[in-house]
This record gives sequence, structure tokens and C-alpha cells, in this order.
Amino acid sequence: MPKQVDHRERRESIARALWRVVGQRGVMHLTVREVAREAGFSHGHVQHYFASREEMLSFAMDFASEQTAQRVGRGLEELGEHPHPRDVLRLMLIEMLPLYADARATSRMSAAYVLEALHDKKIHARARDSLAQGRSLVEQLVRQAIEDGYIGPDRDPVTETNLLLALTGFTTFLELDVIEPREVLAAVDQYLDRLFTGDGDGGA
Amino acid sequence: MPKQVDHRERRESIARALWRVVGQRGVMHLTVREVAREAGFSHGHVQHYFASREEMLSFAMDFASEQTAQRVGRGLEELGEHPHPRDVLRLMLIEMLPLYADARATSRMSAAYVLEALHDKKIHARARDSLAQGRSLVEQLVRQAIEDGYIGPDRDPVTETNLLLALTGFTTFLELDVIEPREVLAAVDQYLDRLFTGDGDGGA
DNA sequence: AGGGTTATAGGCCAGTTGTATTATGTCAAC
DNA sequence: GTTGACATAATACAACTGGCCTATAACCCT
Repeated sequence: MPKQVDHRERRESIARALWRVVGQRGVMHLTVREVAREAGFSHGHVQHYFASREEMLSFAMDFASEQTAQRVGRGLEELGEHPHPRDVLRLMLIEMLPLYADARATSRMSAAYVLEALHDKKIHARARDSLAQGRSLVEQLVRQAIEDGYIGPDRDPVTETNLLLALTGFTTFLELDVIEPREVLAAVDQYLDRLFTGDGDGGA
Repeated sequence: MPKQVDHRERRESIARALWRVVGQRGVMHLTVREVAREAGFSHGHVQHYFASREEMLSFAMDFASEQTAQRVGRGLEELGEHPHPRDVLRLMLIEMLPLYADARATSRMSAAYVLEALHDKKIHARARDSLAQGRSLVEQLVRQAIEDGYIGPDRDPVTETNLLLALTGFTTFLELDVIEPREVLAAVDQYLDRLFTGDGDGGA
């Protein structure tokens, strides 16, 4: 079974083209032909890699979540072996916000994802699972940080997790140029400063 | 010039149908015909009230912002003459979140609005202005609250305003059923509790 | 009562959509 | 070199799109 082309790679390049279309032309112009044009293929070619438009969409959405996770993963490696939980949370938040090209592309795709999830049960389930998983990761991090004395013991881990994630709400303001990236970073840092009052190794 | 039908009202009813289509069928199925069907009119009829699909969209979007503002306005009246700034901010935040039917409809329309703004300059400008105006309103409120001693004088009004608005990021988590309305309210209240440390009339 | 205006519905069109099908090119194994 | 699987492109097609135009009905004003 000779494979001259890496299917996965080809699908990813089509997915990236799809992101570009979403960001530059809008969800309404998200057609197979438009994506093919953006990717530089014939539309028949795209069909060879995706059985249907729906499948193409699904893949592009999942790929966006995946890429965001990977960016966070790479960032974590740079933080070294025992990173401060504050830095970990900061990294996660910043990678989820549309602050630079890569993050902007996946962020926009995520926004479209959520909008589609409103009426599509399958997409809703997948988006929900993905987001819930991310949320529980953050909650675990917060719990550990409390236990380790980085965060005050009076803080409720569930509420603090939710508040942290809510900060992704900066997305809208960034996209519409209402709040500058500089201000967003200042706000996030300010918030984290207030959350992390302890200096770790609490009481031990 | 005899008008047998209230044009404004008819346009609003079409706009509401459009909201329903966005929420129930998705942005991709947002067609003149689909909106007409949802509203119970012929597509020719819709064209009689909107010169183009674009105009219909614009109206529906503006109408959504308008309705949100009106809900806030009505809520403010219920708060009486000299409401606590904490209650005012709480009201604004809650009316912007998809916590109940009306707010959900306008919130979804807003989400579509932002997504469209990414590639449409006109929409971007209008959405930006609308959001910036809301933001400056909140900032004014925060500044006054600091001056009046409701909020600690060590807080930066710009950053605090931005953080407050970022809490609209709960939208995504609510829509995907990752965080319960109860938890969102708890988080918002917790946040406001921490913001409003003073008891007003500070030092006067 | 009649003339003019609007409300409403429906049909038409050229263009676009997603999908299915077909044709041609390309490579590996026998 | 022939065969078969795959890559790529092109075309065909029914459904649907937004915009335009027309027909009928309802209504207001004089």
C-alpha cells in the first residue's frame, strides 16, 4: 500500500487554510471550494482527504484545540522542571488569548467552534469534553497551589479556577481592539499577583 | 403616507427570528429564506423590510446590543435611586451573560457579531464603538466607586475595569455546560466581594 | 367611490453550494 | 511493462442562495 503523501500532514495543511478562511473571510464563506482555493488545491482534491465538509470542519476544530495544547506544552518545557504554578497558569491563559498569529488563528477557530456547538449536539459534546478537561487540569493546578501554600488557604479552588478561566473573556476585547495586548497582560498579571499571595512551601 | 404596519416592530420581529436561527440552526444556515421561514413570512416579505441580507444582519446585531442595554436599564430602575456600585456592576455582568432566555439570545447574536467583525471592517468599527462605549461606562463607574471609597484607592481603575469585563468570558463555559449558572454567580459575587472592600463615603 | 400607496406572496434568475463521478497522472511491486 | 492503488483535477448535478420583478390584496385619504 504505497503512500506517496502523508495524509495527516495534508489534512493539517487544509485545516490551516480553513482557519485562514475563517479569520479572513468569515464563517459564512467557509465553503469547501474557498478552503481549497486558500490551500492552493482543487476542491476535488480536498474531497479526497475529507469525505465531507462536516468532517473537514471537525478535523480543523480538533486540530485547533490540539495545537493550543501543544503550544502550552512547549511553553511548559521552557519553564523548566518545577515551574511556579503562577507561571503555568499565566502561560495557559496567554496561549488561549489571541495575542499573536498562531494563537489568534486557533482562538478564532475556537470561537467558531463554540458557535457551531450551539446547534450541533456532536460538536457540543466534543467541545464540552475538551473544555471540561482543560478546566479540570487548571483546577488540579489550583488545588495543588493552595496545598503548597502559593495560594491562600481561604480561597475556594472551584471558584478560583472558574475565575481564572473567565479571563479568556479578554478575547472579544482584543479582537475588537478595545483593549490593547499590553493592558491585557497587565490585567492578567495583576490578577495573578493577587491570587498568589503565599510564597510556597506553606507551613512545611 | 399611510402606514398600516409598524415598520420598526416588523423589523424587530424579523430580527428576533434571526436570533433564533443563529441559536438553533447556526450561522451557516443564516439565510434570508430561513429567517423568513422562522418568522413565518415569505422571503419576498422580508426583502420588503430589509433592502439586503447585509442590512438585515446589521439591524439584528444592533438590535441585540440595544436590547441588552435596555435590560440593564430596566434592572437599574429596580435598583432605586442611589444603587450600590457593586449591584450596578453585577447587573451589567449578569445581563451580558447567557443566563436566561433573553440574555442567551442576545449573547449568541453578539458572539456571531464578533466573529463577523473579524473580516468586515464596517462591522468591526460598529462593534468596537459599541463595546468601547460600554467599557468607558464601566470605567467611569469604577472610578467613581474608588473616589467614593467603595473600592480601595490602591486599585487601578483601568485594570479593574478590564478585569471586570473579562468576566464575560464565562459565556463560553455556560454555553458549553462546563460551568453551571450557580457557579458563575458564585464566582462573580466572590469577585465583586473582593473588589468592594470599602463601605463607601470613604474618609468624608 | 376611486386613486394611490403599501403589504404580502410568489416566481425567476444567475451564481454558488456540497457531493458524486469521471478522467488523467504518478508511483511501487511484480 | 503491465497492473493496481493512489493523487489530483475537472466536470456534472440537484439544491439552494440573494436579489429582482410582478401580481394580488388590503388599506388610507380625498
